[in-house]
Amino acid sequence: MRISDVARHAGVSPSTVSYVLSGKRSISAATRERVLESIAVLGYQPHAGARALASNRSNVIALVIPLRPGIHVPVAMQFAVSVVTSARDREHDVLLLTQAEGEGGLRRVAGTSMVDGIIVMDVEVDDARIPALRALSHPSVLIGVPADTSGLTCIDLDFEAAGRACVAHLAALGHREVALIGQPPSVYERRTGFAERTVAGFEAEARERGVESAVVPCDAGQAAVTATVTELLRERPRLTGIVVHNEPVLPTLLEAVRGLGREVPADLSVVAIAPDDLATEVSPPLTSVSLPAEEVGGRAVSLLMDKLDAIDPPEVTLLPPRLVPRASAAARPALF
Amino acid sequence: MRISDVARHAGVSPSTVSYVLSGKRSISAATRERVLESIAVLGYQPHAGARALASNRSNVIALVIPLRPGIHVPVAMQFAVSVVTSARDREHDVLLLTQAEGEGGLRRVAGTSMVDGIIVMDVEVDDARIPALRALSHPSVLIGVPADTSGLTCIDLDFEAAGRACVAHLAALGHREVALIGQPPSVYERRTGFAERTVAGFEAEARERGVESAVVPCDAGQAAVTATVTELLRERPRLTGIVVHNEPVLPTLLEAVRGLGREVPADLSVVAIAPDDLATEVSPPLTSVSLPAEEVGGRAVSLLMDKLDAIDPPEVTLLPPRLVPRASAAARPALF
DNA sequence: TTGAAAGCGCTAACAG
DNA sequence: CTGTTAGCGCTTTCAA
Repeated sequence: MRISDVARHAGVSPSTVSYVLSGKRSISAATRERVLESIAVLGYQPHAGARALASNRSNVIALVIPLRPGIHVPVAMQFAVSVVTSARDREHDVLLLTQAEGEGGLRRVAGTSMVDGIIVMDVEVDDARIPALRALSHPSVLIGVPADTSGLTCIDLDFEAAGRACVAHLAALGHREVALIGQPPSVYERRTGFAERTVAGFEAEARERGVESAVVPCDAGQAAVTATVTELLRERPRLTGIVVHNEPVLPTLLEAVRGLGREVPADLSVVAIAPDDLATEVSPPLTSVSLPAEEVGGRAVSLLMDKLDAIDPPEVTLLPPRLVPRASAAARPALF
Repeated sequence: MRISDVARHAGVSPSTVSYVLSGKRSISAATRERVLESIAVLGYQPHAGARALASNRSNVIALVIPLRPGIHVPVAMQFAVSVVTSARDREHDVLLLTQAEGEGGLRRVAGTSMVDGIIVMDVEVDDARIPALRALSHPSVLIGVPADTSGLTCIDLDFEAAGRACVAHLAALGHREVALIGQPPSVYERRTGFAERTVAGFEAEARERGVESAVVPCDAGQAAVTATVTELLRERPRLTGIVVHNEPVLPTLLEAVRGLGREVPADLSVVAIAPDDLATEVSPPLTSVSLPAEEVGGRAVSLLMDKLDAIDPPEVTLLPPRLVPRASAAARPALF
């Protein structure tokens, strides 16, 4: 079943069928009807490889998913799924690459023309893959922001503004001493962009507002969380506000705080940076800056498509944070 | 940069270069050396589309990942990653399909020759995609086992045997009344194979051994888990053994049991069916039947490659469960 | 508005 | 052991 079969059946030339399919030139309504009818009747499906060979476009994009220690898999999957969904909306498929393949993988899929472009998640401040990406003739989009963005296209939540927004919210509620419970240490060690930027925003805003602040990384797992919180509250008796930038520990953290005899938000206010579903799933529902994974994934695809259409987008797109007040942050308790 | 450039550089014909690359006919060591040298010097990478067109093989397989309510994303990702890794080991790439695309997606990627074969995860007992899969001329492998496996290739852990092994282990420790804390209700409602099979094995073994048994589905989330456990222990005061087939509730469940004043394993023995990392991550480390996601993913790829090589594998491959005793299951307390 | 025909870059049958 | 060559099925220029 080839394009020439369809052409014969519709009584037109193969090129006409091709043009009906691609819309790259105008076709009379009558002809188009006839061709589409034949396609439907015959169940014609064009051969992807032949298409790729002739048009120099595979209609596939590569997505590099993170598999590192410390990443929260469900959140990573939200990004991945929104990339796949958005790509499909634009007639593209998604080839899955793991980080294990490294830069070689990028060169391979681009070099063999398997894909038209690449989306990379979980970008580090000084990411080893960036030189390879820059050297590629294929367009790419980073989810995350490295130190040097020149010549790149990056999209992410504005984590610095998010960190600031959390402190600002707590400060407005009267809190004078706050802490950031951050990502696992390994995430900072490899200098993941979003984690650093949150810390930077958190600290800057606290400094500017004259609020006492501390930053503590935190591993997942109940023992680690309990230890971190216990230590934090012991060392900082006047602490009344916590910002949490660590999805998996959210439930455990609330548990641990309660275990120490503190009520949220009566004794301790908590603000999270997390996807909405995670923030609302716990009790009490958390005041949070939402992590719009779906929008970021969708925008990443849009940016890549723009580049494929030779539109060149800004180097860095940062989505403004939206802080949604819920039940976990309140005015500073009078006792303090 | 094409194959003819390499051929010219090496002083051979294009077909010789092709054969060096594919190994499909013997080449003198000298020629091979020369060709490989030229490939390296020129940095030649064959065009995937051209290859697919000429050889009728894309060297890509499709993987359909589950995105349904109740699935535990990290475990699903373990499968996905092992599929990608194994596929890469065999010179194949992986195209990611979401369940949202449904059967149409399967027909599309197969019909356009984008992929050579398909792996489907999270198979239901009476899965809507199976007719489409059967109708396809492309080979496929299911991770999971539907009701009618004729003409299909399925791979999974033997969940029925796993359910049996858990009961057998508890019975051997003297327990006389046990319960299965299962997957969320939605998973049973859509009749997911692995969940049903575990229940069947659990109940059959209990019946055969004259052990009292109960099965309770359980949603994730602390409230649901606590409610489930509280109710279970209240209604069954003589219950001394629990089998848990629900990854995300593991930590919360142990917490809840403790909250009710019961010690694990002194008062209550717990056996899990879960990946090893999840079973060992909690306290106490859980006696468990391991869910070998990596092996299942790898085997799925092997089976698919066999089919691509016209070797036809058995319809159903069930990996035997391995129960590893750890600290969470002990002899039935004397009081009961 | 449509058709004819020349490739796209590779593989594999055929020939030697 | 190696070369020649005819496609694979589509897109897109060129021509009408």
